[in-house]
Amino acid sequence: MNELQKRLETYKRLGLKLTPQRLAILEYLENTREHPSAEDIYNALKDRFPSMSFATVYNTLEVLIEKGLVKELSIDSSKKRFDPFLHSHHHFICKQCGKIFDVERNFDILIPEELKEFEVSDFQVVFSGLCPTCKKK
Amino acid sequence: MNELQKRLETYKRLGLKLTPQRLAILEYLENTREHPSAEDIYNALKDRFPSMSFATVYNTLEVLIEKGLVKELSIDSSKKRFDPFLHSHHHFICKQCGKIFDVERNFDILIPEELKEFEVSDFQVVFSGLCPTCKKK
DNA sequence: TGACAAAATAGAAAGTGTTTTTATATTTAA
DNA sequence: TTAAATATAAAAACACTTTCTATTTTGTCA
Ligand SMILES: [Mn+2]
Ligand SMILES: [Mn+2]
Ligand SMILES: [Zn+2]
Ligand SMILES: [Zn+2]
Repeated sequence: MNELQKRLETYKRLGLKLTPQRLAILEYLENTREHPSAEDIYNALKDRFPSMSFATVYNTLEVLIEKGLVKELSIDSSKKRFDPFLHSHHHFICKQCGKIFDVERNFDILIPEELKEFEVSDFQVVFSGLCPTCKKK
Repeated sequence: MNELQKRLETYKRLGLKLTPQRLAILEYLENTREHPSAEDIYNALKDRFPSMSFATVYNTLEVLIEKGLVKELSIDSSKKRFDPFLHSHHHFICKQCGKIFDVERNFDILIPEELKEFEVSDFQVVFSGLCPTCKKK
């Protein structure tokens, strides 16, 4: 089963209609580790879909998030970034260029005592500093 | 030395001009653990300064961040939140009500091997789930 | 296949939070 | 007290996101 067939399956399974725009958005997300913003996605696809609108990108992201296929990152305070990799992982953000990198290492963090009244469902470690490229300058 | 005098000192030391608006912003920040947004600050002060503008709030926050007296949090993707507590600490954000709580416990996280080409200057642990109030509902 | 209902699209407008601009006012140092 | 430097309010501009609506596309079923 090839990649396209998988995407077809994915949308069908979720009861979503198949549209070329949706398939392209999922394809783009699956093939990037760049944690793109909505605009990045729009720009990447506008050659193939010259009439594509931002509303479609945002709508599609909304349903993908709702269905749990994409996660929204709040690491960059200027805009939302999207991550199609659902496995537990963490991130590094470069203070200079803003790029976000995956950190795959697992951390054994035990829920601190002070949160015992809370219902903790998740945690994220966000490292920051300079990426290799910005470090050299 | 009282609180006001300390704030006077603080601004003087940084070479910033003393204005009632600035003093009030610093006072508000020093007395809250709510991680307020710019609008929260504005709302908290508009009774005392009915003519206060958003620009003043944003300008003041900008210089305070520049001078290292306040940290900007990127935990809430819908708006920036501000934290005047500079000591190393972490956070919990409630997925329901959006409130941000401090987590004072220290975590011994060693910089993972995969970041050895990076210059890591900081890390933040962000827990998420439900706060005690939202948990009960 | 063709017709229909439901859902998605493009494009524009509106909504939010943030930043910039400008004329005026205040602060500080001389 | 005066002058220069800086901060202010108010409005406009801006960037990102959401909403609206007319039109098109999709999936279903005859
Ligand atoms: Mn990731
Ligand atoms: Mn805090
Ligand atoms: Zn970088
Ligand atoms: Zn809550």
